[in-house]
Amino acid sequence: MLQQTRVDAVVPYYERFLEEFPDVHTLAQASEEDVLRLWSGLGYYRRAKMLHKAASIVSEDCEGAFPRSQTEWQELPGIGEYTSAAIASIAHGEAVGVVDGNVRRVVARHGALRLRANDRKLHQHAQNWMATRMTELAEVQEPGSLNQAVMELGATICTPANPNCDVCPLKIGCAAAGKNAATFPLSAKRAQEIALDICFFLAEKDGMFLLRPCTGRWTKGLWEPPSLECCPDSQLQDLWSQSGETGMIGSRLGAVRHRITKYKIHAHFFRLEGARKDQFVAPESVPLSGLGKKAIRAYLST
DNA sequence: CATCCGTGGCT
DNA sequence: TAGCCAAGGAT
Repeated sequence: MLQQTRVDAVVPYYERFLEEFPDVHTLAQASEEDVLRLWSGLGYYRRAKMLHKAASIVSEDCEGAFPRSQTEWQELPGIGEYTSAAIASIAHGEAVGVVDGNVRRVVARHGALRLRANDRKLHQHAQNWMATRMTELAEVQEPGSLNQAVMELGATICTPANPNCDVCPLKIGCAAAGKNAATFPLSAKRAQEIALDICFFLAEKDGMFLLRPCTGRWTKGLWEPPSLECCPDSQLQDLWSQSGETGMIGSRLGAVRHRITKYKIHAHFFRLEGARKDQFVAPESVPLSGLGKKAIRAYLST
């Protein structure tokens, strides 16, 4: 859950998740839909699918026995270089360094490395740096604590925008401390942005909404209200009817901005009247996409 | 190795 | 507001 996601955002999901799936066997036996429903709103839904798959592997193929080394952990789906190192060092005391965004930033500043945040060379530098620290501190018997200390330093003191060099335990020896620390690392190059307007249509009856499974490669398994790429409002009804849909497009319910990687989505919400009722489902009974959740919220708040 | 995946908080 | 980015991984 913590992959690319802040602790504050994770905690409530984590608690609900463990309440529902208290052990690996329970998670393995759950349906993917149930797992996704508890993940709905957290984002990066592939993580949930891969965690579910990993639970099946541990539960069924390994009879509930978890891996014991970074190498073994990394064989599980969704467990990559960072997560396997974090688990192996923190849970098993393996002397392997973790490299995440925090560590890369700390290392870039410490060496005043003029590299981009997503440059593989910076990642390599950070790995070497952590390996050296791990060797120097060999008498410290908790490799996980070293790893967590550097990540925590990046999260609380060596922060992206306003680093607090005055209180930093690494200011001695840091090439950027108190000078230009905030300019490291150089900002990542970003893909060309693409603006997209999407209209969502909300039909509701007795708390049930018209919701359908998403068909996109990345959103499969999630549900949303039906939508169209936007056109002028005056043509919406024609386009809707021509696509074989039933119902009349009604009043506008508002709009939200949503960013997914390079896509800047402007989502518009409309009421839909008189749609066929056979596809109406209770929104809490299916895993909603992020935009689907916002759409329902927009409807309920008007 | 570039690109894909979500969401929320901060500036 | 718009931009930036976060305890990444798979393809």
